[in-house]
Amino acid sequence: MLKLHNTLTGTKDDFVPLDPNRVTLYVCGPTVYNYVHIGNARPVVVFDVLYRLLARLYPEVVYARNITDIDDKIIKACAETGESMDALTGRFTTAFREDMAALGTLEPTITPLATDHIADMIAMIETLIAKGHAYESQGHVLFAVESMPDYGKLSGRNLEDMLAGARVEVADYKRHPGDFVLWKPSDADQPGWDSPWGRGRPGWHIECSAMIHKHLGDVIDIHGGGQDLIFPHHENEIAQGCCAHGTEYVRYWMHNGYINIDGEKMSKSLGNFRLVRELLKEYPGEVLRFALLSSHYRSPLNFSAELLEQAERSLDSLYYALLGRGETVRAQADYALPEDHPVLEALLDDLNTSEAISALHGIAARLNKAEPADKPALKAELLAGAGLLGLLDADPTGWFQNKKAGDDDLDAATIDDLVAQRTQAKKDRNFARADEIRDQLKDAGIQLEDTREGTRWTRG
RNA sequence: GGCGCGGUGGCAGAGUGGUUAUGCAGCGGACUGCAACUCCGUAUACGCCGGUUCGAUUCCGACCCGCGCCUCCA
Repeated sequence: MLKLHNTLTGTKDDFVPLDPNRVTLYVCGPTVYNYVHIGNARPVVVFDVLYRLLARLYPEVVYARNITDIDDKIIKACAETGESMDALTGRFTTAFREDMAALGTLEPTITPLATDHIADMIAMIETLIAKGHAYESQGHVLFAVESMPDYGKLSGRNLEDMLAGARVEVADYKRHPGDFVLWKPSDADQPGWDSPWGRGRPGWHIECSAMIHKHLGDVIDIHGGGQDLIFPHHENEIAQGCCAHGTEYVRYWMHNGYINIDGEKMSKSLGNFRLVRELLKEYPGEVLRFALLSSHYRSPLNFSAELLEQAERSLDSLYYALLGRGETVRAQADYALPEDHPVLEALLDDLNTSEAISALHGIAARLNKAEPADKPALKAELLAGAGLLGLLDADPTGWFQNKKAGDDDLDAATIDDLVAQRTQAKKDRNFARADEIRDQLKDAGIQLEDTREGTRWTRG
């Protein structure tokens, strides 16, 4: 039984899909006005693990992750670079896909673009107006929060509490200060679409509700995103989705914790972010992925060089187990992870990735000391368990030889040649020469290991 | 002011009303020409104060500290 922490109930609940033959998952994707930082990558990786898990448990999983390609931050970025909106959003959408692929994430089933769904948003806004939940005012269309009795149920706040906060934008076109924009007018130099309320553009929240309705249905099973989306974004999505279609909209809400730098939240607005693109120049994507999965998804994760070094060493030890001690072991081909496997059970418990990784180390330890006859099954078990987490997909030899390769490093042929010279020196019992070569390679960042089937080398 | 989260060994980080988390780093040993890898063994822990209990790191209460949200945000 899969258990998921549901923000709506505040508890870890049994996951029971609406339709066990077709599970629906929606995750808020990026606003494409910049390269994404590692904090943006966390939900993508976390929900990638959930997607892999659901795919194992149910016959069909429909996973949608949007691209927000119309937004005031995008308009601002275009003004700064002089690019057209299409060019800018296209460029960063491609970069996002590349970065996420480097982190070993699977493509969602559907990747809807906001600008492809303007008509759906307009239709939804019209429904909200018709049902008395929204109103037009000075070219804007606003959602009337007072029209929804349980507004605030996701974030656990009520309208009075919110007004006590200092940052509510009080605008004269709002009936209630908590009302939020569904549609706003565009100036002549701003991108806009014709609508019943004049030329304008959608508010932030409506795209997700409209795209969920179009692609996944009136009610979906799981909606995920970062904690900072709980309010206002997801609260307002609930308001739109529930009021427009008279349904519960989303059955399980999941939110990942933040990534911190020196104990402070990483965010674009604080400026303390690390771009995935930059990190990928220093670390293999799998190291970043492993680091993101090393703690529970709802806990804050302090991001540091130490974290990444530890992630890399942990991965090394798992890959060492796959590599073996020089012998060639082929993973058992027909292996299937049993239902009560520790890796699976850890993930079923609200995606306990730390415990799942711990279980992987347990398999690796058994593999390391297994009799040759038992190794194919254990190797298959390790690969299958890691596969649920999207890990250990690389060729083990390639992992060690390529992970830190830079342009000015020794190439493989040179290394192989030096290794051959050292092997000959060892054969001649000229250990001084052998050690000299080993030291020379060590200075170049290459470690040697003598196995019973010859010397192998690793980089980094 | 309102709402919420957290404090675990040198570091990272799970979990549990009683008995090993796990990884990295450390220490001792085996293996090795010497190493590396691996294996065997080993030390270091649950913020503070009360309460419940035979027993609390775990449950309850207070306190201290840190963090987040309160209409830009993953």
